[in-house]
Amino acid sequence: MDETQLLLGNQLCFPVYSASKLITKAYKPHLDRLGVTYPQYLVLLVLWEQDLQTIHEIKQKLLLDTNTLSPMLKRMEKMELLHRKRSKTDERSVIIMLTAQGKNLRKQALQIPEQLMTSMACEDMNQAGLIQLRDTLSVLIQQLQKIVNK
Amino acid sequence: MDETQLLLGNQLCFPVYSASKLITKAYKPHLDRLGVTYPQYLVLLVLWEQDLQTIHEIKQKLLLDTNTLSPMLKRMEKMELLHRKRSKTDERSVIIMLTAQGKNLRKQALQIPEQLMTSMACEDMNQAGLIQLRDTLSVLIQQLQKIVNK
DNA sequence: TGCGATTTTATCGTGCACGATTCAAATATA
DNA sequence: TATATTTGAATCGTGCACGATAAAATCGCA
Repeated sequence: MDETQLLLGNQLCFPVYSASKLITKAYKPHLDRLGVTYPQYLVLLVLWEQDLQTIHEIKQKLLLDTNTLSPMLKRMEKMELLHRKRSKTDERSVIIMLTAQGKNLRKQALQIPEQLMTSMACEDMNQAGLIQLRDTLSVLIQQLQKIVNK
Repeated sequence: MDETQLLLGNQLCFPVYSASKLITKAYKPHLDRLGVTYPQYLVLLVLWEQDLQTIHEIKQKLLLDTNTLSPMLKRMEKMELLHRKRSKTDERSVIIMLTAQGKNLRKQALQIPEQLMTSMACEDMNQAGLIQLRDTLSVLIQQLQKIVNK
């Protein structure tokens, strides 16, 4: 048995875990100006792309469960970013719809991705490298989803 | 302004965030056998590598703050995985020391990294690709730490 | 030596994550 | 039609994350 397998520096899980937390932290000053948290920002990205989606659809796209989304969407409703209403055709489903305020935040958010990409790039990692990293992670995610059989 | 910047599929942040959650989920069945959570496993990795470290040292290595580590280490003390004692030379510092049980868990953990690497690899992403991904993320983390000026 | 600044840890409050459970609506099946 | 199964949300409990604050010990420097 290879004893070096357990060294922190040899793990893949730790860089992914740390990078995720650090990216969230890097987003924070930008998202503070919008008054939303990072997971709330992800919900807005999904709704800006297409308004009027069920909780189930949002859940599929963000890989989040309803026990996370339900309370979060209620907080966002209280913040008057969105409305929640039962579907007419299927009373089980709840449809999420942006308010005018929720739609307006999009304008303020437009510059965030570019600012982040710029600040994350450096001499050892240009923007092309970041995009390649994104695509590499997407491949990993596909494989991980098979493992955890969602 | 490029309107496609806000599409979920164009973000780097989302794949990192999802990959992190999915990796944690992929570890769960293995860590359940050890009776620890994923962040607790990270603490054990650090302590297996070198026993008798202060909370400050663990904090530096895992990029976690004391408001996360303090309660977590107390839970792990209650689980009898480790002891906490004040440093003789600096009464501010708390030194963390593994119990026999905490040390013994290492044997059960030895095979976890290899099992995970095997299950994460696939035809579109071999183990060499995973290692390269790890190193790419490490570069990104260096840059992110500068941004969030820890 | 004395005292302000820094370091180290702990605590509090809020917001995710997520396993487990519950419930109602819709669908499948006998 | 009646019953069983599935589906979509919500709720509960536990454990992170983390900003803000506090408290004690140490350090730096006049």
